[in-house]
Amino acid sequence: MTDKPMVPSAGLRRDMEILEVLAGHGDGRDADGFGVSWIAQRLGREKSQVSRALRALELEGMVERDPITRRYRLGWRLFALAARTQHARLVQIAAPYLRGLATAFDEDAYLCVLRGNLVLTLMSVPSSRVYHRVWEGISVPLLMAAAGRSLVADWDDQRIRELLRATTLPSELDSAVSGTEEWLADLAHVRSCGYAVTDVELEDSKAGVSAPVRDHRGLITAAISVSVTRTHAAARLHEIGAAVGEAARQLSISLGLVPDGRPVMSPTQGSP
Amino acid sequence: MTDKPMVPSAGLRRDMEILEVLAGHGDGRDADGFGVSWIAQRLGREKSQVSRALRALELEGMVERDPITRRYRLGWRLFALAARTQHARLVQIAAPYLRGLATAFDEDAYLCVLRGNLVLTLMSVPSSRVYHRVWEGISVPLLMAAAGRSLVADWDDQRIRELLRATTLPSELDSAVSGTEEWLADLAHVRSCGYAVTDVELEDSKAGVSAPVRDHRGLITAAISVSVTRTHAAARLHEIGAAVGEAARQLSISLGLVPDGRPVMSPTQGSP
DNA sequence: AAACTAGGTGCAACTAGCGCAACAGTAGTG
DNA sequence: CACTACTGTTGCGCTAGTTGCACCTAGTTT
Repeated sequence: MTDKPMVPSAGLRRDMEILEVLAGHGDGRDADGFGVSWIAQRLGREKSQVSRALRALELEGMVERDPITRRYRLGWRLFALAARTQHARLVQIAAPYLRGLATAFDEDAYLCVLRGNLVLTLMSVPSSRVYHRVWEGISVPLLMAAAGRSLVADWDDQRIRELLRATTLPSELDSAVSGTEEWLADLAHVRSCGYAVTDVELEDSKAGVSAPVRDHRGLITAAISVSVTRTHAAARLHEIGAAVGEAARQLSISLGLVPDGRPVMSPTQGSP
Repeated sequence: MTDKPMVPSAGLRRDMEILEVLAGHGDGRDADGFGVSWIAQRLGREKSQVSRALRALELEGMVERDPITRRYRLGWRLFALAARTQHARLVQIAAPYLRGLATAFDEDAYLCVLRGNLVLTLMSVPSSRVYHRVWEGISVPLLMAAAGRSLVADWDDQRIRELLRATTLPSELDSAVSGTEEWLADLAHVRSCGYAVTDVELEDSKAGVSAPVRDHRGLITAAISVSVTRTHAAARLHEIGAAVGEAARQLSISLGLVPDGRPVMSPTQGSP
């Protein structure tokens, strides 16, 4: 009845909730950390509990405390661990490609991975635009991300249909997402041309292009995407698309993909 | 008996030990993760314990498991937490260093990041001078900023040449920018000495020094710069430069950079 | 001064997690 | 194939660690 704790995650979940609060929303002016009471209230937990948990986390270096304001923020240990993630390795290798795209077109460039049905942005290289929403570490629904089409390019139609059927979107964005058949056509375009073009999905950009990044086994592990805000001219979209596709292809090679070796599938593909 | 548990870190310490093992002991070929028994033996703990802990950690996304090899490695959540926070954290931790520099030399101190081909000032700490130009939130061309040289110190010569070729400057400032070879020499100076010296570029200061700030991955994410208005004596420039370099180095360590360790790859990394 | 608030502590009750041992998969070696 | 040698998961009694309340301490406001 009362579930036996199949998973011994009692304090762990609490600690993760705390870390999640300390990470803030990324966008917000969370500025200089958070106090014990604020966190406790936000989590609906006891102050004492949070206080002790934070001290333990501090002892481990997962959080650190400003000696004067006595507020907590994420600590060096977490960053050190994050740097050892395979994602960090990927970002490291991808960085020059993203920089190249961002400066070449003066648009924001992103590196994204698939996590469940969400798209997690690993890295964003801003253009010179004044406003730049920081997406790093943020997950958005697959259908709303420019990188979405590229990340699922290898899925079979069956699975795509399920995904499209299962996903419910905020109603105001519903019209922005194209129909099922269009999606399938878009995926075919990715497979043949190596890049995807997306119109009107993300909130702060009107369009975007993306391309899949493959690892040494030929599996899609990430996607590069570039937002396109300045012009809607189809020509420009496809010009950038081709560049993104080429960057993704070269990045894949850097990851160990044999240049011309056939992945699992995808019938026609003349290497550019 | 053993001291009362002032700190309730029971499972936390175990989890941290596990994460630390998964992070690999720095050396290379841990590659594709570790198995339960191996970790348990290495920690001197029960297999069962480690197994359950890992499942809990996986549920939280702190670790992830390769579906075929069934080995664990660090997970996306760590990366996401760090990525969302690193910007705010940079500003927070940098503040005292900037204040220290500003008061030590009574000059304006700045924290800058690279955005596209522009240098964006995130924070400025004024000296005691009456007139202080507020640069926060302002972007200036890379070539005109004192921090510019530091921010691109890791780029290879190829890209630097492209940058210098591509940038067109207001004609009246053209003479202020040194030639290509001088730029490359300046970058070599940054790499060897840890700070850059810039003459006559920004509008309201005659000279400036700057130094690159590296994050936990060893990548340059920001630069500290200090304007030098009071004297042109080269000796003073280099005195301040050394201080700025040292501040940037300590800031980098505060951000999680391992003091002497090699980032990931030292030599010229193959990339566009 | 009192009256806040934020953060930390002591302690008894209780529950979560430890460790042992048994179990279930997978893989070699002859 | 049974034989051994693994690695990873699970059941369960017992104990250690966490919980939540009430109570402090210290700083800030009225």
